[in-house]
Amino acid sequence: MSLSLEELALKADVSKTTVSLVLNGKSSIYRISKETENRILKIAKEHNYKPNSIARALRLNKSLTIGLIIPYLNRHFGRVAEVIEQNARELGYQIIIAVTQDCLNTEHDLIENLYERNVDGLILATMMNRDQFNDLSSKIKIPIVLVDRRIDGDDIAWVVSDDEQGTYELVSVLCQEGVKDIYFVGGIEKLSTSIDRLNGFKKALLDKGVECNQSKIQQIGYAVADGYEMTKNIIERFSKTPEAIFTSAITLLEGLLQYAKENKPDLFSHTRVITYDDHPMLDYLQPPIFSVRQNAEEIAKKSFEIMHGILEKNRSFAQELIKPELILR
Amino acid sequence: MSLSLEELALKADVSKTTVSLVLNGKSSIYRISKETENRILKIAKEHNYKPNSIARALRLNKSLTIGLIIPYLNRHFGRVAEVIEQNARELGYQIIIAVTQDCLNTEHDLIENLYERNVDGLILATMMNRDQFNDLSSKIKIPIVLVDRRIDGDDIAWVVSDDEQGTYELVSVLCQEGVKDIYFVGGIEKLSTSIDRLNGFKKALLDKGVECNQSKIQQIGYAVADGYEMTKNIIERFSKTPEAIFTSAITLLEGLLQYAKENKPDLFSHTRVITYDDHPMLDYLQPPIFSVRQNAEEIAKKSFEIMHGILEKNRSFAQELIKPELILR
DNA sequence: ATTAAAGGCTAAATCCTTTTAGCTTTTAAT
DNA sequence: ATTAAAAGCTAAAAGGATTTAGCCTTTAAT
Repeated sequence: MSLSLEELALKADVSKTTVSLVLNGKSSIYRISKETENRILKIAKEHNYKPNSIARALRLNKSLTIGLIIPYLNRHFGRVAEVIEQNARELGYQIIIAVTQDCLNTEHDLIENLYERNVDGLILATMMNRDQFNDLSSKIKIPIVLVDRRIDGDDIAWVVSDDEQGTYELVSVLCQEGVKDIYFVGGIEKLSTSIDRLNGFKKALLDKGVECNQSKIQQIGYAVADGYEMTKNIIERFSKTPEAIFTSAITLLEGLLQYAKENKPDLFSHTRVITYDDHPMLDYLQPPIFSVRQNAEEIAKKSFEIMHGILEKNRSFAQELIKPELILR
Repeated sequence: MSLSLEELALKADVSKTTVSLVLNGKSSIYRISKETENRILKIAKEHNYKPNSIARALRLNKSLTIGLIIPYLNRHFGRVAEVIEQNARELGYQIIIAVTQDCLNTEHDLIENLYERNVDGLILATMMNRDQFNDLSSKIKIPIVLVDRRIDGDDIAWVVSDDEQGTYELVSVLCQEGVKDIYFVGGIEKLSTSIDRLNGFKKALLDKGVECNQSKIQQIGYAVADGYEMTKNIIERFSKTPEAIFTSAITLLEGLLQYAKENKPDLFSHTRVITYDDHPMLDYLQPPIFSVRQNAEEIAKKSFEIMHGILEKNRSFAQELIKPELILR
């Protein structure tokens, strides 16, 4: 490692207090003379002094480190993580990343773990419900910003896509084309993403005067296999080939594609498929699949911004709905 | 945070030394009586004592933290990062992640930054050449494991896909089908991934008696736009429609697809396309695109294993070529 | 010539853990 | 009854930065 404060002090022939004060810009408050100040600054620069971050963290009780806990590092969360890291870095923070694989127990362990490791804050794509979150909040005395999945509450900070509106708009497009028979392939039922997307779906049908049949709604989970399963159910359980299917995540679409390839190669000649989440490869599928693109960059940017505001600008919590974009092919 | 050692000591009516010794399993070495030991353990458990990791890091000069520096958190590196994190967590390490966007200067800054932040080791998908790496190594006194991109050298630890072999096998398949006119769409020329893939490509042609024309080889970069550009060059520069194109990364394939969609919709009726990197959506493109799937999980596992071996088991560097898998559709 | 104020700097405490060297008490050996 | 060894524990230093309280010197004011 580099020199310590003490070694610098020796070279500058002052106490380490003086060196510390100068390097922290407190020369004038403590009336360190210009001459001494310049001498110290020069020596520090010459030796490329960097304060030991661990010692600093211990003394200041501030590690300049943010924990990021997400279910996977897939395309969406990978991009979110990437942009959070870039934003954080510019302001001197580091990101410690951990993945839950959508397991609630893992999530709890990770939160505890990162908290004990003295992160200054947590950005969290959570599976918790309100009660679990409140329990946690009372134990954990660092700011938490929820990302991608929200929990209702007046004092909970979150940044999520406007899932309801996005789904509403996408499904409305189909309805306007006269499609009347749309199936909902959903994810983990209790998550806000699922709730909001389902609400958007229902609202679109209602507004466009399409009957919403509960039997056309399934919510098993967000895994590829779940998408396969739900597609299978739809194809095999109903005699009539569906007019349209909405998958509420790209993984579910993958499951649908897999099922179609294996068991129903002509699915697309009878059935329109639309999906939440976009993917560049969708451009090359035939027929085109309409989608809703989440603005991962904006989600990331805002969530770190809120965290930073709480940590350094004395701001309180904030909530942001990020507008997604319709991709009609 | 939780209690400190000192507070525990007070409750147990012993010195903090004793508490520390007991909790670190050194009771017998220091002849702490069973009775005292049990009392301390009980109190520690009751209060759910967790040592302050920052203080520990300061004293031990060991942060239990590994820096992971990669170009992007895309599908491949996202998966690598995810698995590294899981493996690291099981052994008590945390991962600090940072992305370079394939910018060498950023990479240098990040390495310096993480080093100053006292990570115990670095896992690195580097853009450096041998000289740059040697320079770095002399300054940085922590272990470095290269991942995904290697640098030749007897004492450099790395884990990479067997890019040459993977490409060789994939291209050989086409050659065996009688294809004679194959174009190489490559990435950043100086990276080992590019060199190895190109070598595999050339070797396949040579072995199968196909002429290898330098004009059919392009290497601009790994971005989607680069793939677009190179495809454009191939289509527009040569009068004859190519029999086959090999893209050496999934991003380059995306660029190709984009160009084809916009300017050459019939590309696939004359031209076979094969690619390095796999993607599930490739299953649903027509016609099928053969690919080479890198084993991201194994790459991740091995790279952390080597790091851990160096840090805790006194092992020295190691090098691993991970076998990729041919996906013929 | 005092005294007060300003100028210029520093000793020491603090954050919390680990570890070395060593202190006191008890037991065993002669 | 000594003495040596063993048992059981602890004081203090170290790791590196920050910060409080205050020391000493010089200048200005009366």
